Amino acid sequence: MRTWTISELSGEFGITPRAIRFYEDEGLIQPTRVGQSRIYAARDRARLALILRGKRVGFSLDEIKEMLDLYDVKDGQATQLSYTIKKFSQRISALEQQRADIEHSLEELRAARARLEVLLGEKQPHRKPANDDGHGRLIGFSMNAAAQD
Amino acid sequence: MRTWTISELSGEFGITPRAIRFYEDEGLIQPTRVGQSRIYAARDRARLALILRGKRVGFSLDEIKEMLDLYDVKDGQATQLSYTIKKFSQRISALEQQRADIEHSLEELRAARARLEVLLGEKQPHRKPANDDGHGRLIGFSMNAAAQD
DNA sequence: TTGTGAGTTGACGCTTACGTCAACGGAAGC
DNA sequence: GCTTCCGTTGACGTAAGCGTCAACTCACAA
Repeated sequence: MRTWTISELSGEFGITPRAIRFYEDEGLIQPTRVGQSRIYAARDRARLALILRGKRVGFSLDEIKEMLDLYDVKDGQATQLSYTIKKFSQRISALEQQRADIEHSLEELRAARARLEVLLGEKQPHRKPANDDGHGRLIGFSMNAAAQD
Repeated sequence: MRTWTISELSGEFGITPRAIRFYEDEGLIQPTRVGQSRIYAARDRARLALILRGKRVGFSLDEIKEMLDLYDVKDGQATQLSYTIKKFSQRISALEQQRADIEHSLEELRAARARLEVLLGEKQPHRKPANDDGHGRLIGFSMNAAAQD
């Protein structure tokens, strides 16, 4: 079974060894040791990938640790199980909310970009001026951004 | 045209006045003053909504400020315009990546939850034990999480 | 034997995004 | 005139997530 060194993993994932050690300090991974050097198994590598993705979607290291721990539940009582299920459901809801936020943001950014491209197209070929008095705001803030989200 | 006080906005958006003042210090909003008190117009309120949504999708305040400034582009040169368009495109790509991350995470969380619910269903009615030796890991980390994302 | 390169453990530093006082300023009600 | 709000400006404190040394170990090649 293949293993990895800390610099191999830091190279592969584009992070520093310091960061990887920090995740260990915080209890998110537990590599084995050979002498004093850390050795990472496939499980550790997979956890690292989960950590980084968790970070990309905005979870804190504490939250990620909790989720990783939840994955490790073995012979829990029924109460433990339903707690775990509840926690997962909460994370799912949070992510769904976030996905909605992202879609709203994408819409706005795309609309703004489209308008800018129109402006650029008008300026590029023959210097035909845009319908812009040079003072007004290009894009007003409509209230839809402030609407209940 | 309606205006708001700082406590009205902090109440509406569920943040503290301190946070709102902080955004002002950082140049993200510029409310007018009456005496020494801040008065917020619809534009400021809309900006605040954008700020909060930006935060929810993981942008830093600096990034949000840059985007808000880009929205305010007026009579830029063509070069300025294409720079702005480029910036917007970058944000759009980043958000699309993030949405993909979120969808992966959602899949995994839902799958994990489903398995837990099966376990719970087996324990609940008649104490029929799950196919768990009590020592093994409930959910192994397969390598798909580490695959190129 | 002496580097050289990769790894390790502290320990302190730094940035972001505010929280938390303290001290003060007007307006409003009694 | 006094209190009670609501607001203000510093100023310092804090948590998260590492960055950045310094000082050391160990294996291995020259």
